[in-house]
Amino acid sequence: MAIGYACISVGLLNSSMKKCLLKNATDETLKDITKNNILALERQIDYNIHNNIHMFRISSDLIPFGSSPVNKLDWPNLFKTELNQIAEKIKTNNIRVSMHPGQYTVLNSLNEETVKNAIADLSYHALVLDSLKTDNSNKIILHVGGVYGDKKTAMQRFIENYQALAQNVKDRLVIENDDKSYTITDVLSISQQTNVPVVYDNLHNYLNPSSTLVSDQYWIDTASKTWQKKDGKQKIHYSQLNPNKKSGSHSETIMINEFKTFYDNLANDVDIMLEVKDKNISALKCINTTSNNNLLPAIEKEWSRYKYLILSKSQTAYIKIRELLKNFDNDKVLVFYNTIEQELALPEDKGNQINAAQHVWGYFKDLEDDKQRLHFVKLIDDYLEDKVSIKKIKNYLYRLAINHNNKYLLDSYYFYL
DNA sequence: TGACGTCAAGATCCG
DNA sequence: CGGATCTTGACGTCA
Repeated sequence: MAIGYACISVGLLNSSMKKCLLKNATDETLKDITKNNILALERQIDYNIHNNIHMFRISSDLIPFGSSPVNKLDWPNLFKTELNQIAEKIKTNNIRVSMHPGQYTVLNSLNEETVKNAIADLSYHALVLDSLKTDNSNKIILHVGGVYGDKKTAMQRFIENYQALAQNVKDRLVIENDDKSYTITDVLSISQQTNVPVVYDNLHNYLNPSSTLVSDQYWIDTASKTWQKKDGKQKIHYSQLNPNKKSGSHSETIMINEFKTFYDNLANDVDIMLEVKDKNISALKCINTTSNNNLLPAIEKEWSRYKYLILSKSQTAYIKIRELLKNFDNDKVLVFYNTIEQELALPEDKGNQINAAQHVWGYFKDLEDDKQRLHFVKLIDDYLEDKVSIKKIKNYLYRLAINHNNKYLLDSYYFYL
């Protein structure tokens, strides 16, 4: 059972994917961006290895215009060395990767050109996974597409176009129920006719339920039968609804108690891809909460990342968690994360924010000159007078952490949440 | 024709 | 001029 996250590693320096506009897409620019992105991917893989995260979705933005004729670069060969190095890390550390083309890749479109683009896009995604020398259990997850007023025919068109795909794409393709059109029943029916494995998405099923109203576990068990040995372990998508938004957007973070209940009800051995705004931060929360290892080292590492954030909310909570860690055992992991979730939900309090900012500033006050010391004092004054936001102070401290290459602070969620 | 979703690039505004 | 904030882009479907 692995738990993973998608595309972005929050708080990891130099790990974001660069893009360019179509009008700037010269060979030179595309090459620069590709190099940047492959190195960024390597940093993400390294991060996952160091943090015991064994499942990861690679961003479709890895190769700019990767499926467009605009990009004529032979990138698999140009960056062979770099790709091989990443491939080796993925393999030796047993990381399961995947990719997920967006909602604009529509294999069953009525528009011939759109279908052609979708096929090219799927080939691009397969080429990335092939270039990383991953086996066929490393999947490409796709939605079925549009309905066009006639779902039956649209599903049939999906099946026909799927049959015509290149073998290396077919070997990796997996289909997922979506939040608007294709329910889990629809997707399972396509799977019956094609043997394509099915990823069950709990939130999509909540928003776009199948007419048969049964539990998540029922659908997970049913979907499990679509996964063959060559496909690897069954995968599911798990997310929670953002309570502050009208639409079906994903939550900022995974609320751990709700996840734990879901997890404890699972009867199948599945790999879980989380879809959530805070990405790796929630992945670590879920991994630690469901692990049987001795958790103390992992939780101490987590505490080092959360501590200034908690201090910026409440000194009492900060002391309480420190006490909890003094006599820590695995049974206390939920209390640890519950306390953190509770504290992070508190409204901004200036006194606590300044206290935390002073603590972080403490790393630099003897390293900086009078000019910087005055600047910090002025920032605090301005913050007290509502002239600047706490974000401005955090950004200033973040720049100092970068300038002094303070690795401990750079890992801190204080700057990112 | 605009909403939908995503996130960085690009554009603009501010002190 | 650096920094913060707003808009655009690239994609296809649907109301």
